[in-house]
This record gives sequence, C-alpha cells and structure tokens, in this order.
Amino acid sequence: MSSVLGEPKGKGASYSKRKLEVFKAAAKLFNERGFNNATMDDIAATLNVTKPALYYYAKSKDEILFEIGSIALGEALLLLENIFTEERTAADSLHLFFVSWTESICQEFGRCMVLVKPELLGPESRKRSKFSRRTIHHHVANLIQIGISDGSIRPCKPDLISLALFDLFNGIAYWYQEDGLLNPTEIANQYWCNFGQGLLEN
Amino acid sequence: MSSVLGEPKGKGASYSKRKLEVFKAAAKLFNERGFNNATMDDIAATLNVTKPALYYYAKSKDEILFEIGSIALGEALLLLENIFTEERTAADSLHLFFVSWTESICQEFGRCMVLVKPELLGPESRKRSKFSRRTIHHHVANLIQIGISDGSIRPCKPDLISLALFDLFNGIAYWYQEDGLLNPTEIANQYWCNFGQGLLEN
DNA sequence: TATATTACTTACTGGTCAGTAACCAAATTA
DNA sequence: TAATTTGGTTACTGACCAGTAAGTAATATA
Repeated sequence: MSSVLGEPKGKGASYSKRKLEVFKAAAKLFNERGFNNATMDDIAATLNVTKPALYYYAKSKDEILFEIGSIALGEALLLLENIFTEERTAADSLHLFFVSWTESICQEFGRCMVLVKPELLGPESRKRSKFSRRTIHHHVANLIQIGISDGSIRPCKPDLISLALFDLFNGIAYWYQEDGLLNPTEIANQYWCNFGQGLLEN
Repeated sequence: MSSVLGEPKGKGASYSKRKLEVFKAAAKLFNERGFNNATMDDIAATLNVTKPALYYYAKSKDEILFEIGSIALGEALLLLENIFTEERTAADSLHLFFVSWTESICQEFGRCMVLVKPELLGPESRKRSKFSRRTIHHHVANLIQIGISDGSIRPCKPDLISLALFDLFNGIAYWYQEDGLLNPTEIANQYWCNFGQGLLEN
C-alpha cells in the first residue's frame, strides 16, 4: 500500500514525479471529455507513450480517478484543519478556505474531484471518497457554528449552509475557463461578497 | 421531426404516454448510475421489456438524453418568459423562479438536465442544448438587472450573479433525496433567505 | 374476415476499450 | 562486464454494449 503522496516501496522520486504527470494528463482529459469518454489510449497519446505504459504507474483506470480525488481531498482537509485561529473571526477563516477551495477546483485535480462523481468508483473507493467529503463538510459546518458563536455569522442551520456554500463554489468548476475575465480568486471573492452581504435590498 | 412535447406524425396519445414512461425510466437510471453506466438493457429491464423495444420510442440513446434535457429546459424557459410582471418586484419574481427551478431539478427530467452534461451529446444536440441554457441564463441576468433598477436587488454584476444563482441551486440536484428532512421548496426558500439577506453580520 | 398497425420478441453483429502477455533497449548496479 | 532495474513497446483478448434484422402475437380497421 502506497500512501497518497508518499513514494511507493522501492520506487524513487523520479517515479513519483512521472506518476504525477501521468495523473495530471488523465485528470485533464477526464475533465474535458468525462471519465468514460476519455480512454486510456487518449491519455497515453497526450503523453506520447502507448497505453500499457500507464499501467506502470497505476493498476487500473479507476485507481487513477480515485487517487486524483484523494490528492485533492487530502489537500483541502489539511488546509481546513489548520485554518482556524483565534486571531480572526470564523467568518474570515471560512472566506479564506473558500478562496483556496476555489483555486483548487479550478486546477486539474480539484476540478476532477468535483466533476467526476464518486458513483463511478468501485464500492470500496467510493466509500472512502464519500467519507472524505463528509469530513470536509463537517469541518465547514463546525466553522459556521463557531462563526455564529463569535458573532461573525448570522444564525442559520450550519449543515445546510455548508452544503449551500459547496454547491455555490463547486459550480465554478463546471464553467471556469483559464482565459476568462476573472481568475479563480476574483470569482471566489465576488461570490463571497455578494452572498455574504446579501443580494437583496431591505 | 416531432416537436418536443407534441405527438409525432401518425402516432396517438397512448404512444406519447408510453414514450414519457420510457424517458422517465431512462432519466432515473441516468441519474442514479450516470449516462454511460446505465445501459439500454438496464433501462429496458426496469420497464419489463427487452432492449429493442426502446428503439420504438427513440432512435438512439443520445436522443433520449437530448429529449429529456429539451423537455426540462423548455419548461423552465416557458416559466421564465411568463414570470415577470409589474405587480411584484423583480427580486420576488426571481425568488419564484428559483423555487420552481429547484422543484424541477429534484424530479427525474430536471435532475437529468443538471447531472448529465451536454458534453456527452453529439455536436448538433450539444449546440442546441447549450443555446437553451444560455438563453435561460440571459433571462435571469435580465431579471437581475431589472431588480437593480426597481431597487429590489443590490447593485452587482448580473451575468456573474446569474451564474452564481444557478451554481447554488443546481448543487441541490447532486445531493437531494426524496426521504430527506426538507422538501425541494423548503430547501430553495432556505437558500434564498440565507443568501438573499446575507450570511454575514456587519 | 382479410389487412394493417402496434408493440413488442429472439438472435445477432460490429466496434470500442480496459487490461494482459511477452518482449526489448537503455541505464544502473554489483 | 554480467545481472538487474527502469520505462517502456507490439500484439492480443475478452467483455461489454449500442444498434439492427427479422419475426410475431394481439389489436384495430376497412
């Protein structure tokens, strides 16, 4: 068993580096064409190798998808575990998190995590993927609860609003284009301002 | 050429009724397993018929997907064209629309429209589907602009906020369950209240 | 009562694609 | 310099699956 980011037994740094290139090419094609419409031959072709070469780095197409998701989810979780500090309001921490989240889901791995649903994975991988997602949701719901307590967030249902915030920001992954008017940080800030302050006059 | 909802040449009402049953069964499976993982055999099985029977109602799997999307998009567009009236603010019209939209995307056809991306369609169908989606976006952006003018909506970028609102509400389609705590109308109203009034204390 | 239409069926085909077996050349190591 | 490891290659297989050809039984129609 290799850890998600560590180097597998007996293989060195150059192996890991190449593996990441392979995964990145895969993620890009999954995002552009959908998981099922991106073939292993397609992925290999963009790397100028032949299909069997890919099996040197992953033992199945599903494993590639799972590991891509694990990397993105792992990074988000790490961020989330360290973002809370007494020095700022929970609302500000939440803002910081969703800016980072948006930056992540506008890159290949993060985007793949959002676009390609865990339903495509096998039973075991699906369970682990869903568990990670739930953990992240719980962290955010907690942060919202803290925000209500410290007076930086209006009273609301933390679980539902956590869902809503991910719904809001994840949507960006579906339409974001690198050559668009706004970069991910700007989009996230705009979303945060508008929905944070409220859309409606009252 | 049959119109999306009308009865095709020479076929009666019972044909159309059965066709809708077939499409509904297809939509349900597309939503549960994803378009590529739901086979024509699977769809046929849930209807207790064999695969070729399906081709009596649609000439390809792609056509089923396209028509499901057309029905859902057509209904939304119809609603949107009739929702604006001088008797209420644009903000209230927008609220009404997104409640209806949420109810739609929590049913099989609407959900299918959100979950299954137009990238899976052939070139011509994809173009038509994307055009419908853009039209709907423009209508909503217009309504937001009217809301800014009539003073019911805070100044913002209507195009971006239209995107954001669809991002927000479409997310519901990914996690909604019929046996959950809240029904679609309640979820939509909660989302509207929280994001309409603003999440943050200030 | 002959004819046509409706709503299917059984049996099959052809293409696509994930994954494998076996081999190889260049670099590294003993 | 022999042996091993690394990072591939060519050639193949087997399963799956959309779509088709041809037939049929029941119902409606003329």
